[in-house]
Amino acid sequence: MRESEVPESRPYHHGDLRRALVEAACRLLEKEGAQALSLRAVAREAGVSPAAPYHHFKDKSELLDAVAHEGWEKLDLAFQAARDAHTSPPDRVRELGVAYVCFASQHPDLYRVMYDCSRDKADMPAHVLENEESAYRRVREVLISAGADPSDEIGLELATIACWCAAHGLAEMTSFKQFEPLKEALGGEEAFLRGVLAHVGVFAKGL
Amino acid sequence: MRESEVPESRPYHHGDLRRALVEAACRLLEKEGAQALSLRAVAREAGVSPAAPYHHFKDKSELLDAVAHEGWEKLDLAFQAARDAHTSPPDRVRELGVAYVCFASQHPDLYRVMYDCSRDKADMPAHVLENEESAYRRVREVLISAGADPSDEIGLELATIACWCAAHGLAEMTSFKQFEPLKEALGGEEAFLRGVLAHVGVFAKGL
DNA sequence: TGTACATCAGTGAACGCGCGTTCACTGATGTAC
DNA sequence: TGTACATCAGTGAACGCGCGTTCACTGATGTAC
Repeated sequence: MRESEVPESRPYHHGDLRRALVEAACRLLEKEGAQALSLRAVAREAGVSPAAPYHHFKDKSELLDAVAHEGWEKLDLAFQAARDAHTSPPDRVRELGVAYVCFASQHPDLYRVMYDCSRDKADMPAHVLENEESAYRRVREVLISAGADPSDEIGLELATIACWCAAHGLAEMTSFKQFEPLKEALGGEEAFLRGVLAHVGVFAKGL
Repeated sequence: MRESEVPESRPYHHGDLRRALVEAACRLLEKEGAQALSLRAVAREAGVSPAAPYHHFKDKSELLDAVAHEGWEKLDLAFQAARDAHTSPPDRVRELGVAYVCFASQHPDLYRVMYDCSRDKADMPAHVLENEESAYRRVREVLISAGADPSDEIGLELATIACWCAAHGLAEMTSFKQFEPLKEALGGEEAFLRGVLAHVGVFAKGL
């Protein structure tokens, strides 16, 4: 009834607060970093009372899980772009690796939340594994098309894991000061990433 | 004077509280995990008042740095053992990688503190770089003795970084549930680690 | 179409907690004479 | 060897803080009749 008295405020019911909270969390990660990501801060950022999130998440860790999930979906978009930009399977896989590390480099705090969620559960991030378009599957297929023995299940798996480990390690280390001269010498971060990944399994050109 | 009245308590002056605090922190990491590592908890574990640490550390982060430093020194001991157990340079380097990941696997929370300290400063851990016996130097030398072009400074550096990234990535992922069947199939964690590392640069047998 | 009522999605105040850090203090130690 | 005194390394109480979570509540919405 008295709507006109508070015209600038949002309506009482939000519409999709769950989504708004996840987005607020991402914004906060970019602005303030991972250690500023408290439930209260997220509610504040979303313009809502500290108790409101409890209508959408059981507790803080459930919100964090949702943020991580959002992160993996964003990474998936980067993957799709990398896929569409190249045709040969080996190129595609190499660029998948570059896209992975670039994503982590551009959103370091989001990436940290994503990985902390996985590590705390000792559980691999679902998005990298699940669907047929997953990075894991893709690497596996390129290994085979490049001549790996398709019946050597264990060998394939080890090689795939090695690629992934290198990508994750590089993602966490690419911001180290000490690499800056090398990046400059190579003409940018992407060239540096390509250079490092070239020493790992299927990321390497000729396998 | 009244010493006999409190015979079980430590003397008022501790002797080496700084060291005792670092050791208490390590104990706490093993028992309670990384997120339980508060300054107060460390003081409690060391049997000392919450204010006592401030006579030895400027603030919490300085204590954390000391814990990380202790961690890198412990890792160095593991490196020495790996070195002494093998003679051929390639074997040595491969076992350096295995020792690295095993250490992280056995002390996951300490490893986390070590790496968080590095990452927050965007600064590589000094112990891996500094002295002549460092892992970095060792990998570099093996690369050369295995036929790498010693004048290709950039190539050498990229290959070394790749090894290190893979080791760090694997260190953080080896506890994932999904790898357990594979570990069993291979007959243990070390075999698994060797299998993965075999796909990365100088860790690979024939380079 | 209008009304009664259950349900939903917010509010804001309050809870207890453990934290990092500071403070004035005191007991123990080492040094000068 | 003994004494005065500065310095060092502890104590324990207190500070303010932001946190996660709970609670009784209320405004808005949707449904049954």
